[in-house]
Amino acid sequence: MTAITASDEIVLEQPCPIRDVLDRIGDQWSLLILEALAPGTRRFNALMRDIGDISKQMLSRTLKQLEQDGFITRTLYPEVPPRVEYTLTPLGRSFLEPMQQLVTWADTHHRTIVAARLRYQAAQA
Amino acid sequence: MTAITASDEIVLEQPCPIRDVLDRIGDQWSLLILEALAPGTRRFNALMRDIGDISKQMLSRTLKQLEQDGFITRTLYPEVPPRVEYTLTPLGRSFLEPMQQLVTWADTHHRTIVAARLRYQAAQA
DNA sequence: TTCCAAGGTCTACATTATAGACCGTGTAAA
DNA sequence: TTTACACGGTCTATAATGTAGACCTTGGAA
Repeated sequence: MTAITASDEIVLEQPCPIRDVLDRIGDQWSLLILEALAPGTRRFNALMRDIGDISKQMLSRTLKQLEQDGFITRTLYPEVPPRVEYTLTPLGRSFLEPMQQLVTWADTHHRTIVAARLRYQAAQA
Repeated sequence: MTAITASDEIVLEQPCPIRDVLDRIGDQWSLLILEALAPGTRRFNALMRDIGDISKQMLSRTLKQLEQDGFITRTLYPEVPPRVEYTLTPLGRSFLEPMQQLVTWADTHHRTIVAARLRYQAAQA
């Protein structure tokens, strides 16, 4: 990809719908943020604390993308200091269901995966 | 993260099982590769073609990680030119189910997301 | 007068991905 | 005979991306 893109350009659509969606939510942080918003509305710094090791820039950028794609809404209360709340939209909530399946799978098979890593490591030695 | 790691070191386990699993399959390529393997066994270059825009290095590296975590097996046939086949393990196949939910969701809501992008873009202007 | 909060942005640096050359081996075409 | 190609990679230089942390704003409290 050598495409020259303006920093905030929105790529409207990719040929493959699955790629189009997975490219966005299949990154380092999106799923984690959506999961953090599952219990309800959260503020910026609260999300920072929830997730723990995300940088401000990535949280900001990823939230912007999720807003762009209609997963979440951003509400700014013009107070001082400012308050900004992020909430899942109906689309975002609807995504929770397949995601929950994924999380459940992860939880169920976690031990199997760790065991596989051990086996692999042993086989290399 | 300033941890010094040998290039092929295996991180055996992270504190949070969900993070542990999502950090691996929630990258640019893993889901796409697993999807490409869903119909059945595939060879290296076939996967390259299926996915289209993955680099050799990333395909190689991601396959290695998926093998490590027990999602796929790698079988080398000592012919010339060499033949290497990648196949989903039972664990990998079991992952297909929640992933299929995700893919179905993506397919279903794709148009809604594109519409959201358009709205967002209009709102910025 | 100085400090802090929240929610960011900006910049310098570190990490990671990409493109593409290169490798080895055997078969086939020129 | 030399050359070309296939496959499944690895290696290297460069480009893209992520991180840490300084900085910004504005009003209230110490």
